[in-house]
Amino acid sequence: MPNRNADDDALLALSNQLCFAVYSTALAFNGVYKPLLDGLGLTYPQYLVMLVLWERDDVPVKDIGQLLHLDSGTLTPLLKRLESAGLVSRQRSARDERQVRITLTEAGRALRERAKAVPQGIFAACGLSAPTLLKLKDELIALRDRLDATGG
Amino acid sequence: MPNRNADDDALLALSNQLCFAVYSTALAFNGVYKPLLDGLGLTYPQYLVMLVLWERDDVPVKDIGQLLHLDSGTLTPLLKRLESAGLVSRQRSARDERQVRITLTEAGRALRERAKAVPQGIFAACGLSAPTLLKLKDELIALRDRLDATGG
DNA sequence: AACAAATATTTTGTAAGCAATTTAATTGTT
DNA sequence: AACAATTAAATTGCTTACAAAATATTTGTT
Repeated sequence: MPNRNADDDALLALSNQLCFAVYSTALAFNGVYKPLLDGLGLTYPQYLVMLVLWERDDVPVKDIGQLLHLDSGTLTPLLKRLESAGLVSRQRSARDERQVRITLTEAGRALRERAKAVPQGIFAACGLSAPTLLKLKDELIALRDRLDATGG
Repeated sequence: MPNRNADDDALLALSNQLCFAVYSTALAFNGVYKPLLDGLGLTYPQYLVMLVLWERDDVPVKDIGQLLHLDSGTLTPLLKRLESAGLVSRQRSARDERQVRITLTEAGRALRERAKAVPQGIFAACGLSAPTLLKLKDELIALRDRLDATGG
């Protein structure tokens, strides 16, 4: 039996609390994005995929997965929904038929203009100065990468 | 048309990036918790409910929802799963029959001992000092509460 | 060329998460 | 007491998220 005292327990409880803070902040962010994205007909993960495509078009599913930390089991149905919405097209690569490459349709490209209003609403809702925001982001990314190195 | 320059856009993109940082860190945390919780037969949200009950038993669904920022549409099926697992019991309050109160079973109380190993694994995976961890947690909670004030 | 190993995506099954609706019980008002 | 308004849970429908298995293609080895 490891000898653990009250201080140890309090310390350990802290990591539980940090995780819950991240978890509930993610839910809260979703609550702010939702009304902004509803008008575009997008969910938040779909918006993330569109952000990727607006930066670099004609991307294999695998690359989207690496950028967003999502696997194909999540992306395949999501991309099919974007396809039925007329925003992207999915086609097997001729070079390597294992790959499916995602390209924007005209409607997908056009949506970018309407999506430009989204970050303004988010920035306002955060109520943080740019430096604070930047620092928090960097700390989270560093933490995430450590967690990924352990867990996935 | 608002006149927006490149600096504005970069600033606004930052809030998008902060949200993605939170989102992907939540996924990464889940990846670390999963192998630790698998042995207990719990998912992360189920673990959160058990943490609540280990602190204070005999809690209405509504209170659990407020503490965890989850609604009844999420909690009702989750609690039913905990009930079928034999960890909790659900019963209508006699005083107010609209309420369902959740109490731990003997097995639910017993699970607490085995769950004590979980936070150690999380703390190690975070790789952060206690003060850093505490500060990050507090900043996230503050951000979350601002977001909730806007969105939900 | 034959065939094993690796790779990319899809499919299946389970569990969140939330909006909107429904049901039932309680509270408030007249 | 009658009845509207509120409240607590449950239900329905849709969209993530991921593990595990299946399918198809490519690469590596002999």
